[in-house]
Amino acid sequence: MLGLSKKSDYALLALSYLATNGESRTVRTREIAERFAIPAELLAKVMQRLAKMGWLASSPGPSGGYTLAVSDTSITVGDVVRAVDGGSALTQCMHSPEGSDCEQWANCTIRGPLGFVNERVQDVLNHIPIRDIRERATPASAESELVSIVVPDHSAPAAVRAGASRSHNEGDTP
Amino acid sequence: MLGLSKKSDYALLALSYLATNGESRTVRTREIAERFAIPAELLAKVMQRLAKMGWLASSPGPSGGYTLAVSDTSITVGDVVRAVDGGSALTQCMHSPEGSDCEQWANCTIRGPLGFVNERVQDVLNHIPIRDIRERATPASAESELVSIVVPDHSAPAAVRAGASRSHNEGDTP
DNA sequence: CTAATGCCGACCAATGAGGTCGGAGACCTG
DNA sequence: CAGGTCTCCGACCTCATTGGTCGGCATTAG
Repeated sequence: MLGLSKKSDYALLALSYLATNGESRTVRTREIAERFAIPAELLAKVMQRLAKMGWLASSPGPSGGYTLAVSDTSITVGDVVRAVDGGSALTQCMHSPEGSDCEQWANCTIRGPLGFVNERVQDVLNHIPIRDIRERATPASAESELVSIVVPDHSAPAAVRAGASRSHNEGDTP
Repeated sequence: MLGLSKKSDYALLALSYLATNGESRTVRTREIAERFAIPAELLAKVMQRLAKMGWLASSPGPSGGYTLAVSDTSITVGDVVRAVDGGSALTQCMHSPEGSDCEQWANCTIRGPLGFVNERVQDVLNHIPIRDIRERATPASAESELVSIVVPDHSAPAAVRAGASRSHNEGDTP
């Protein structure tokens, strides 16, 4: 289907919400859930994983909640999707180093041609920091702000960005 | 999960195979299936849809098979995914004009911020023609191969070699 | 005619996504 | 100090979508 999963959606939503409305206060999961009308329990699970990643600081008890623990420019939607959805490679066997779990590595003719497509998509996702995902009423035509990526216009499919800069910033909390 | 479905994979594989090895001969489904070690029946189903899209010409009977009916630069992986996978919008309610079928339109906060991410991904996919998906033996660092597309017979200076100059001029195949 | 191919529909199975439940620790109140 | 309540936490469950299969029919070359 080629789409972000609900979990990724919620994670992105929550992170951007924290980046915007959670300046220096703890935000409860339920607040976010009600704000976006999404199931609170599922969001809770997502929040846990984000906290485990070191991106959120959690504090239990009443008046507890979550706080953004990192800069909103230091993590990208690629990071989030990868963390929440568990590996966002197009074909699963893409991330393993030598095909350790995929013994079809030799026969896997798919790896080559489709890996190229994968890299393009990953590239885009790795270049959108969560800061760029702000709540916006206007759905389209907001191109002006967030041109951090280099996608050309609609009819000239030239060189999307030759470098394929795989910037896996796998490091965690700064 | 953010990945192409198997069907899309197979479609892309088959199309690129036809673009490369099917110059002016009919290629049987089984040939492609065996080449890539994928289930023939499923590939057959995919091929039928591609044919119905007008991208493949089919001929039944012995010595029958498929032929690429369009230029390999005229369809993109976005087109293919959209056709085979059936609508590749992140959230389904994205394409409807005013949320006619999705009555959550008001609450749908996903539409705004996440639609932006969607558009970026779509953009990338819409800018990769199937010509760019060639079979490559070397998994990484095969950038140099990609350029082999339009290399003019003038002995190009060595400066041309690397990177990014993926030009899609080229008109149409008769 | 026969065989090989595409064509079409229905059918089955399993993976994984989406959603839910009961617990453990920490703040607040009396 | 003790109980209650609110929060996070982790395991569990269900079910829809996807991947895959099967059988039968139409068509055409030899």
